[in-house]
Amino acid sequence: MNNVRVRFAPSPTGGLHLGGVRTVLFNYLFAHKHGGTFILRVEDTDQNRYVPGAEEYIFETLAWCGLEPDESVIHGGNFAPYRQSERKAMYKLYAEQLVKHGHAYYAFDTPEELEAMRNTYKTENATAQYNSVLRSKMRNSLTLGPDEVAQLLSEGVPHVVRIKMPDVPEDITFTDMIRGEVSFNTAQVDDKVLLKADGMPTYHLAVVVDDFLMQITHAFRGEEWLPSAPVHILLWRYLFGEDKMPQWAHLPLILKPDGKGKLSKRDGARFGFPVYAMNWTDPVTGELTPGFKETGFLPEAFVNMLALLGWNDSSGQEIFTLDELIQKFSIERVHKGGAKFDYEKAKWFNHEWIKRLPVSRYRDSVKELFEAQGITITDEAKFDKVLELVKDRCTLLPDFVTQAAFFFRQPQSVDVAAIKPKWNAQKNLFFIELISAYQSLQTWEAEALEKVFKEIASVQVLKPGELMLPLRIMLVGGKFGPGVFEIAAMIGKEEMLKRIKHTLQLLV
RNA sequence: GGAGCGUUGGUCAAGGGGUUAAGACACCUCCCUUUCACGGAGGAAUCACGGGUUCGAUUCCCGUACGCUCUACCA
Repeated sequence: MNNVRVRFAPSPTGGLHLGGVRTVLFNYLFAHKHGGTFILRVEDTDQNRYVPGAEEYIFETLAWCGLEPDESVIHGGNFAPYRQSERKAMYKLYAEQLVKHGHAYYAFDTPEELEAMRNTYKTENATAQYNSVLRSKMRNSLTLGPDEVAQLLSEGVPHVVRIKMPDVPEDITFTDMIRGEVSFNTAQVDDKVLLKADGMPTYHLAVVVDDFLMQITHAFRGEEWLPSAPVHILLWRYLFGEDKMPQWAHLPLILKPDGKGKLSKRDGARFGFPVYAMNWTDPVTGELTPGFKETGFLPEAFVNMLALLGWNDSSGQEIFTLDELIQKFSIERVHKGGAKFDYEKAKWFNHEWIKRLPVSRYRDSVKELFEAQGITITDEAKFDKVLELVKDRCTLLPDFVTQAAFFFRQPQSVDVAAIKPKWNAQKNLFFIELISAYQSLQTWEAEALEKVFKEIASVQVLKPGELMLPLRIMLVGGKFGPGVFEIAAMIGKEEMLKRIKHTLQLLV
């Protein structure tokens, strides 16, 4: 495939959610696999839904994911502008061309008139459509004589441009890269608005015009767009020729875990997991919607997880680097059916990536987390060693704090209850002996510490096993963490003895 | 209501005329480990239903059911 050009076209109305990032990913993978170009086009044609900051957020998200576009408002390119609001004038030209050729018409109906029409013509359950029969009852350039239309236009009466569905219904068929042949009958689709009263295009006109002008070769979008495909195909036919149309792929939806529809922003709060890629704060309400990044996901894991949501390479492999994905991805292997989002599986991906990436890859992020808890890291080398020691136990980045804070400060709380029931004078004596034995040790390493520990236990005829848990609780504060003597070696003599003494007091 | 799309274990899914119907997540049991993890071994499916086609259908065809999406001067 030559000169592959794909695009992701979000509207800047808020945070970017899972499904959006997955669409970005598939675009990115496809473009890179074929040596093509990945374009980011901002679909800001709805002035009422414009949200300040949303555009910046999208770019920050792509940067965090490592899915940088080749062309965009900030990356430049030969097809600027990449913001549709700045292309406003072009769309009008195409809309007028359609009217001139009889494929579209002016409609002067006011919102009130439209509502009245819908109310009178809607049936029991069916909503009324602005179609070949109803348009004859409305105020438009098809029903109104040419003079009257000219007059209204010159008076600047608000109007829209609507596409005119063919007079004789026909089947519109196209081949979707994922679903194969799909067809619709034009009798079923209504005369969509192409150009709004404010002169801005609707999505329908804008995608087609921009995909043509930007020479898009393959267009990926969510399955929710499938029903409007016939409108777009007709537009391609009328404007540029169907042969120039990009190949379409309608991606399966990402569904709610309980199977009731597509995953939405609100589901995050309902199920207790992030839905957006990064934290998003609504500039008006101040409402914060949590993101995967801040929840403690690694971009590698996030991207990997997204790729497997609806795609697989058939080998059973689940862990992929971005480069491997580029190499193995194929749009034909994307599923048709939607997938319920499984947060447990998402966490598993993160756990896997934490385990296999060198700690240097996420050390800085973890360090910030420590410092947010008031733990200052001064010894970088020790910090890396500690992270290495506990990484198997961490699923999300914040887990490092709970798993490793005790290496850098005394446990916040000591789970005395775990040892108290079996505590006795003999054990107490053991630890007092242990303190003095450790006190006089010249070297301080795990093996020696364990040896001394066991010697004293044997002299006192105590089972080491009954003493290990108490020691762990003393050092760690709870029943978790790496080998207890490794911990001891790491925290040092002074700190260790301090913690033993401290717990001994609590046990009195 | 209409149109479109979809339907393999709880979830993600491989497979696609003849298989013991892969694998992963989660869950349970066991092993390892004198903690918790990691690691290892086990454990679950009449492939939505009904008709065809066929020697044979989870796989092909047609229906049905169910689910989802769309049905805005939003994308």
